[in-house]
Amino acid sequence: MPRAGLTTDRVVRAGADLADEAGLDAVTLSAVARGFDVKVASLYSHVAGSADLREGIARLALDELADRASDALAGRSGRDALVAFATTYRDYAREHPGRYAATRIPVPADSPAVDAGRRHAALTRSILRGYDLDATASVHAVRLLGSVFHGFADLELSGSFDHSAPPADESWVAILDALDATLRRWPVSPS
Amino acid sequence: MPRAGLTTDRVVRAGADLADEAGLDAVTLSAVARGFDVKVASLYSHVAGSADLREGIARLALDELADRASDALAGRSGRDALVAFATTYRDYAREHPGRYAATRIPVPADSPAVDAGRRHAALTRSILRGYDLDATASVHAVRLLGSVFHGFADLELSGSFDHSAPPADESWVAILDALDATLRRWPVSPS
DNA sequence: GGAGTTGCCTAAAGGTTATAGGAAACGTAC
DNA sequence: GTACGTTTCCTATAACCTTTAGGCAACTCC
Repeated sequence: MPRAGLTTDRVVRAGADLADEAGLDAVTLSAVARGFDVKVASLYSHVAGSADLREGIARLALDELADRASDALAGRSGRDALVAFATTYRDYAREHPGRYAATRIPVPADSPAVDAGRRHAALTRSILRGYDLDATASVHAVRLLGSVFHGFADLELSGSFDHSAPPADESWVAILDALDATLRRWPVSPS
Repeated sequence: MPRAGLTTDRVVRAGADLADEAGLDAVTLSAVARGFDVKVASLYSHVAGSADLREGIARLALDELADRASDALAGRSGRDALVAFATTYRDYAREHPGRYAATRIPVPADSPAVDAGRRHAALTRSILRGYDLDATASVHAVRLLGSVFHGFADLELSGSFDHSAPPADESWVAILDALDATLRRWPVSPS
């Protein structure tokens, strides 16, 4: 009997594709094995189990997303960088909902996915170079940006914006304008 | 043999408690049945299955959260209302991580959980009465607030803020200040 | 207290995860 | 090209979770 040619990478990618098509919950070792026309036990040579597969998908997605964000940021600064970065996130989430969902599963502290997470933080920080923030304000701003990008993507994916006009695109532009203004005016003086 | 006294409500609440203690993934009918010292099949008289149980937890959490938010908003307006509402969300997420996670599971369009979702949107809109926004800007602002509250809670729960100073509390205050300023100045004029 | 309803049970079938151990395919060396 | 060692994939097995079907006992109501 010929070999199927499985590798860890191919198994993880198949899991990621399945997550995008059928949702992260549908990613089971059984389903992935069926996709390769292979028995379930065969996968255990390449991934340590169900949790390991998900962690692999999370890492793959974080890496892909960081690569895209890095490209988007090249040569841009200020508002341009903000919009390019944010839109990369949003587009990735819409294009790859399963992969994006995987980025939010908690991973053990020693996982390679943690490094990918740090890469994202560094990229977000680099946006702020176009604005005039001190170190403390930068951390707050990174957390604000992360919250907005992630929150918007998550709510949009779950359909929360589908039931009222105007379309999400318009809100997206308005929100990015507001964030740009906030960063330019930071720190904010209370009324 | 005496009866265990199960009801749909008690089963859903047990599931919600289990979600808070052990994570939403740990919420299985088997685990809930064990908690009641009852056979699994017995639960099917009270919930239609695993998905139905989760939907019930989602609805319970959305209702509880809307109740708290409604209390928090009573008698407040402007920045006070914004802070009270936002902090209610954040605190609920930290107090009940499993219930909070359940609020994000997609529910069918005919589910009672959809009504609870509408209640949340209405509450968020009521915050904006203290600011001077037109109808379109209000929708954008509701989406911005929802994104920030949800995104922050989600990132905080997943531990994203644990690995760098300053503590999340400080960022939370700074972010609410920024949101208040944004709402007061909306619409934002681009540079 | 008897009839009807409800609640919880046993039984059974199907799917997923995981481990152990074996056999065939592949790469390499001679 | 054949023999060796390694890797890949297999069969077999066991445990857990979900779901349905059908039955008996406990409650309720008259």
